[in-house]
Amino acid sequence: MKNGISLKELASKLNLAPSTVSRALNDSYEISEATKKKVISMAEHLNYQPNPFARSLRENKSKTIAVIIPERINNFFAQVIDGIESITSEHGYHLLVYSTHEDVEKEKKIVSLLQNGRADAIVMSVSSQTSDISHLKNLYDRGLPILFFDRVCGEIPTTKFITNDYESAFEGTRHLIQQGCKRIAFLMLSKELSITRERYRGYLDALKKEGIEADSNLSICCSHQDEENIQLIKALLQSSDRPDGILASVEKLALSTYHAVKKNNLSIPDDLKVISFSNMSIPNLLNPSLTTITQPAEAIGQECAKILIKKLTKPRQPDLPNEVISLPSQLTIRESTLVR
Amino acid sequence: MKNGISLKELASKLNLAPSTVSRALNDSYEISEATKKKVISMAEHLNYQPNPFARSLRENKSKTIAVIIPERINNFFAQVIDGIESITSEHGYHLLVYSTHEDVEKEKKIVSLLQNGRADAIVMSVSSQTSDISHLKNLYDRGLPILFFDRVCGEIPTTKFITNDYESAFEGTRHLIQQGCKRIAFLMLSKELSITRERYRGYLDALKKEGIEADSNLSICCSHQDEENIQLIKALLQSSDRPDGILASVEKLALSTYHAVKKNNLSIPDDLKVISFSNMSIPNLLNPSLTTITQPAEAIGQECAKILIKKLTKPRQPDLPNEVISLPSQLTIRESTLVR
DNA sequence: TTGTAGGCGTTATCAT
DNA sequence: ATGATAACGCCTACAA
Repeated sequence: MKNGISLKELASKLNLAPSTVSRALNDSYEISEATKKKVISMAEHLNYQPNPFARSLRENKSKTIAVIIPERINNFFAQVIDGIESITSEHGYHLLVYSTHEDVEKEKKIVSLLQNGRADAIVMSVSSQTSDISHLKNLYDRGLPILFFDRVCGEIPTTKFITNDYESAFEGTRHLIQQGCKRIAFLMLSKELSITRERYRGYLDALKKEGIEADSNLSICCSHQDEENIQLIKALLQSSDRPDGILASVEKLALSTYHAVKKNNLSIPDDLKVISFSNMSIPNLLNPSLTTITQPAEAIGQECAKILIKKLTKPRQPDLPNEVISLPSQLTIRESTLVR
Repeated sequence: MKNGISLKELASKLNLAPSTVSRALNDSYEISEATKKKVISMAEHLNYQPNPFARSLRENKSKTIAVIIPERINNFFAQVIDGIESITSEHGYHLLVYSTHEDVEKEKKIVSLLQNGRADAIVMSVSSQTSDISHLKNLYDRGLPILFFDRVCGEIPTTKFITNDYESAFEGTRHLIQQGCKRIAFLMLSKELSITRERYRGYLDALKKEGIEADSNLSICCSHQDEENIQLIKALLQSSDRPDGILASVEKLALSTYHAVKKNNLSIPDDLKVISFSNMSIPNLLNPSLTTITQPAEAIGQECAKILIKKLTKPRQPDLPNEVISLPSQLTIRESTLVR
């Protein structure tokens, strides 16, 4: 395929030096209004498009941001990316999007592909398998701006955007207790994840505060195989001292719970109340409708992007500060936790 | 941020000429095994990473594919991208992902950003607003390989991947009729879309074949504002000659139907049977579970990617052939269309 | 088999 | 205000 016209060609059409044309197009101050106009109109006429790679090579920046997420088929991550894009596209940045599929090895490969300057920065949420973080440290040490959201990596001193995981889990658990639950199970994806730890803390503290003893048999570590999880939860619900409430730290585990309950001939909320962190679009079309803790996903994406754009576009910005910024989630009570 | 070491630096560490090092790393035949090994081991030791922009500039290809979709918060598109990525990543390609948010103007902007070679090819599904296609024609005329999936653009002579829209809609409609529906409504996003036209044809032909007269009042063109659609469908369901069956050509319209039904105190499937094209992960957790026509989304993505990779990696490939390739959808009957 | 040199398309520096 | 030149990092004729 033939790319468009080059700066040099454009210059020769105008009988000008390439540098002059460049200045005109880049709105330099050392250029006459007259030639600037001439150049711009000719550039438009010939539909001149600067070659991004020549520019990247010259300026050592790519105008590209890499986004790494654990999975695409997940509204939360899709919303975050929408949020990021809404800001970055305004500033002429492009988004390379990678999914790790919850696989650390894939994550490492992706990260290593980004060591060569292809992206000016990285926004990511780590995979549930990620415990060794040397690959991320590596990137950080090279000076590439990294920014975490949701599933953050505490060991890397950079900016992280999360929701109020602890408080939300605390409130969610308290809500279950207020609805009469005595034995509340906590479903998690992986013990390594930052969100697991914080949400679990909130869960434990709520139990404690309400004088309920935590039962370690009710802390369930699931896999990312839905079928396995359904079996696991089904077994849990068949045990003699089965839980009467469930806090799912991620959406898919709530859905697996619904499936497991169906197979067990139990009833939500009569036999089991369920609350979940979830950004699904139709919690109210489930049967019963699902009580959710919804993260401000799009806002998280936007905030990530804003801070990044500032860092990337303003001259001599300091490194991204090592801080955790929390945007509050929203608890919406629906039928799955109601007494009837 | 400091990028890694350059080829030139690597060469000087080895007391070799840059060209020699380049040859060693690119596995040229005109190089001795000995130096090749030396170079490679040193390159690994120093973690040499070629600068992608220098390479792109030199070779006039970016190793990047742009994917343009109408929305991210949609399992179908997420699955397609997963499918694309599964193939392209194996070949060292990166994915720039753009969402038009169903907005032609955004689509035009995105497309114009891709005129400068930033991507080696485009895989896209057009926005529901797209009727003027000059921006796409433009791209095509520049010789940039474009490939459409799902919502294709017939006017552009290139390869398109779709599902068997006509047949699926035909079967879906017939299924509704077999379940006793006499007045079946067809919900669409936009009359312009290729998928709308094909699915509508299938719907009409099924009616005809079963001897049911089509009623133009039952062809409902919705917007992409969920709330509006719910109102629209609610009104439809309140009319005296309301439909007793609905074929939703896209998932979100089935969901709006569920919402509308809830507000109307009607019952699915007793008062209204619903079938929908949908790739949602939990059709069986809806109340009632939703009868779906599910597209082979991931396979579509993979096929797109395969044909593209072939085109991009093999020397002097012909243009992408002007053909429509159809992968069959799957009809899964659930409660929303059952007689009880 | 290895080295030298030129150019991909920009932009910044220096000279005019 | 404009032009000439060099450089970003890589690859590939061409020369040795």
